[in-house]
Amino acid sequence: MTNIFKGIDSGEKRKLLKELEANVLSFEKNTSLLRTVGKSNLLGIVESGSVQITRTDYDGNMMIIDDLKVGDVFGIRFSLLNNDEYDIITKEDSKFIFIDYDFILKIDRKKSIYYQRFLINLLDIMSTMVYFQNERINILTRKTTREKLLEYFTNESKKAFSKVFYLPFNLTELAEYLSIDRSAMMREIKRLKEDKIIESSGNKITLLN
Amino acid sequence: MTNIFKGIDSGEKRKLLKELEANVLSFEKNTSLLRTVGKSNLLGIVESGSVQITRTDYDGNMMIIDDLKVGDVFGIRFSLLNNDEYDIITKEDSKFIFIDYDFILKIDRKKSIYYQRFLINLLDIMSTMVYFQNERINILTRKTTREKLLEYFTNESKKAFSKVFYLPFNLTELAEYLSIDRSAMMREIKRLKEDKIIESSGNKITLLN
DNA sequence: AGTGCTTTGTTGCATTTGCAACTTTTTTAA
DNA sequence: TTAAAAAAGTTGCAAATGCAACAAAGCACT
Repeated sequence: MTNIFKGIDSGEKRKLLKELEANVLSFEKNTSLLRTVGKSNLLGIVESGSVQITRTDYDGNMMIIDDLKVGDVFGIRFSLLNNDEYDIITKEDSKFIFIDYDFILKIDRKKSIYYQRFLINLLDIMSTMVYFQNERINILTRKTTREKLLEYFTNESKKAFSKVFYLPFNLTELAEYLSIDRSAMMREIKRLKEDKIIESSGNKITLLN
Repeated sequence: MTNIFKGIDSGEKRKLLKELEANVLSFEKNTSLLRTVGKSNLLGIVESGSVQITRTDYDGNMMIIDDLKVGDVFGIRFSLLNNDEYDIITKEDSKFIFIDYDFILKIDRKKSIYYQRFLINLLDIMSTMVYFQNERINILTRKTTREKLLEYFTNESKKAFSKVFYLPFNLTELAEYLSIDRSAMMREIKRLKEDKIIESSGNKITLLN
């Protein structure tokens, strides 16, 4: 994923942030950013450290939805933060830049060339997000576990330009990504192997035919 | 949704499109744009007419995924067009603007103020897309029909600032949006009424409690 | 090498779901 | 206004799924 300050050196970055009236805030490890970002229209950027987007369901089970690293963006327009179950929590001491999203969209002739660069980087990040979200929706809208798995495997196979590819995460995480029960997923993977549709060992998958 | 040319008058629009090396193409009713957009990195904009994004599954059942109107954008980065099952088909004689997406991202000091306006509009469109996609993913990742319905209803209720609200589409379309079987959805809606969790008649829904 | 923690793999079972096949109601268009 | 098409509403049933509760394997840390 593109870093939002790609192509902008630190001196220019400082000027740009001033122009955008950005705020830089630091948070200790294990702090919730929800009160800061909340239902505001702020764009948050991870400047140092890292955060996790979490979801705690009504039974109290907490799961990690996303891991954000330096340069990643978050906020109500980009993450799932407008839902009570979601939270955003620092994993370590971290620093963030906050910019009013409406302010970004307010055009001003005096903005520097770096503003344009910033816009383009943000656009690139957003279109990548849209792309991956579309991909996931295309999988989640499949009715059966088998269809979800096969759609996912086919996508990965295409990306790898090969019938053989490696899962980018473990099987527990795969079940979460596909939003299916892990044991039901294991059962279906076994069936796919029995039916000679795939081969698998560890995180190596081979699509047959 | 923001029109991509918002704030740009037709004279300036022409200049901008020239700068962006845009192509304007017309297509007759019921024509597939897949060969034109295909796996390219083109950004398509509906200039006149309308198109539908469709999905035909392996059993041959065709369904409409999205309806695009004048000013809407499409392309591999924004729609589901990188999957064989999806197609994009004109509903009437239509005209489109195609711009190389990489070209949009290539910065050039000579670009006019309208280029910036265009970028901002595009950014606004994309962030809206991300927002709605997040919302849908948040629903689709629920395990049961009941949870999906309640999550959806809660969202709509919040948007309407009221326990009473109207579905923006019919029940058949709602089932498609939630990606659940229509009859199973009807059954669950009936149960939600029996359990006094909702009231409903037609497309009017009331959340109780 | 041993301890605890995470991940993988498995199974039985109750429940939920999708599917097919209807009828009834509503909407649309001739 | 009436015929046709679309949407809503129902139901039985087989199949798929989630859940709980395990055991086994892998890994990480001392």
